[in-house]
Amino acid sequence: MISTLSVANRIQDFVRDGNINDARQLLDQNHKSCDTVAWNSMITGYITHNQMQCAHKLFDQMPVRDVVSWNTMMSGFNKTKDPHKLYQLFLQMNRAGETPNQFTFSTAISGFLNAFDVLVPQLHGLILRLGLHSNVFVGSALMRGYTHLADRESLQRVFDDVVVKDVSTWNALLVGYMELGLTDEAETIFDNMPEVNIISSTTLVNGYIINSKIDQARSIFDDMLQKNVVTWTAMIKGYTQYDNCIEAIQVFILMLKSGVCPNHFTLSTVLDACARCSTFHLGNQLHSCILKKGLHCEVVLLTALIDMYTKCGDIEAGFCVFESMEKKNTVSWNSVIGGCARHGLAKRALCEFEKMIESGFKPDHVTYINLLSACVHGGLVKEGERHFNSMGERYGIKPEMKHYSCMVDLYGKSGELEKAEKLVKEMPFEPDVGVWGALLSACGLHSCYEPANALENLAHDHPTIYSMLVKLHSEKGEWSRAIEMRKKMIEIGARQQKAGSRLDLV
DNA sequence: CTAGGGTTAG
Repeated sequence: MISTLSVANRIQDFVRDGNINDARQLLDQNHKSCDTVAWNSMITGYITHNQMQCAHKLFDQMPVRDVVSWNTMMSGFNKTKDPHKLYQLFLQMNRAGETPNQFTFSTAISGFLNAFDVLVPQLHGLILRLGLHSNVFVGSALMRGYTHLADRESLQRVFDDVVVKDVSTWNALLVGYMELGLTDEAETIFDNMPEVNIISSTTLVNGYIINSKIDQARSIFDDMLQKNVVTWTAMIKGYTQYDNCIEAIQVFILMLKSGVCPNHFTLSTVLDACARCSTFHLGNQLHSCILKKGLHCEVVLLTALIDMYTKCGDIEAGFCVFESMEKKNTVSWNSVIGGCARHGLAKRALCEFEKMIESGFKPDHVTYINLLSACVHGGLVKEGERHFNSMGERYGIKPEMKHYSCMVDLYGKSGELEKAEKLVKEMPFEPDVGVWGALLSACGLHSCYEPANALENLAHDHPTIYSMLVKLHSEKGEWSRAIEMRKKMIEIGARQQKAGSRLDLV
């Protein structure tokens, strides 16, 4: 006869060794005599091996649930990023009369972020009542919550309430201040921390980046004695984000020289840099790197790869990567449809869209921007119109400014200027540069000046609009007005956008 | 047996 304690222990041993089936068999054999710890261990086993359904089923079947059972299940839904299921479980737990503990709150709060941010103050109230506010885990979860809510005072108060702070508590405060845009305060906090680690410094670097202070980020970055893959990736991303892709790639090369190995986060970022400055050579080499490292299952990474290929001119390679993907998501589909649009393959874009729907993916607003811009390139007015009109009722996607400017462009390029103008008048927002630009370029294309005249006083601060007006006036032979426009452009320091083509960097 | 910081794509 085996004691129940040893059943729990043996289940844990099996789980540690990855023998999940043996663990289950043991549980089933001792079904009647098992204690809750054994059941909980089995649930933990399923969760660590990414078998959430099995875990849930077992949770429903177990005879007695304790607070650990609930917490474990909640941590599973946290791991699978399922805030709604997590919330339901939290409610169920309370209904079942189980009192939440510090584990419950730290898991629940972090799982609720982005979905139920508004619950944070209420949970905080509950935490105070249960006297759990001095726990470090609960504290950092709450701090992240208040950061999301942009509530600086509560952030600080929660921090103060954590009596015995550790480095993570301080780091959470750093993140908070940085995300609230308080870079000076964050720097002061950093300087006064009793202990810092690589995460603290990386938080500082990233904080300066998200606050558009790239040079300060670089200065901290350069002073760091130890940098890991996260630090390097943050810096590369910073340069990429502000369109200094050459520097981004150079930092990447420094990273390789320093001996730190890039991961899928790094590679996605560098591919984005390659895409933005058409650095095909490096992008292509990174593809080999991905295959060698066995990263071909990373959806985000492969999507970045598709985007790089299509933006560097190799649409076929883009298709090839896309077809090879075992798992896809909406973004992957969008990027292939966008690739078709850029390459003028309008029919193919429509076709990929149909396939996307057939495969059960839900389009979003980007899908429609890409689809409509494909229609613009292919002059497919009817199809564009059809999709523009149906996106709301079929998928609940409200047309945004970008969709309107695509439609204006579509009508404009195919000579239907009245329809274009009508749409501009009817649209539910104040038209932006994109929309006016599309209309003006249509005027230029079809030598139609009527709508253009009305746009003259809207040209302020928009170099594109100025240059288009100059072009239109010149075409019409109205030289004095063209010159006047040029003068204005010089006055406000507007320059024509520089065109660029491929750059070979490495 | 259960919990927390910094990095990725359209």
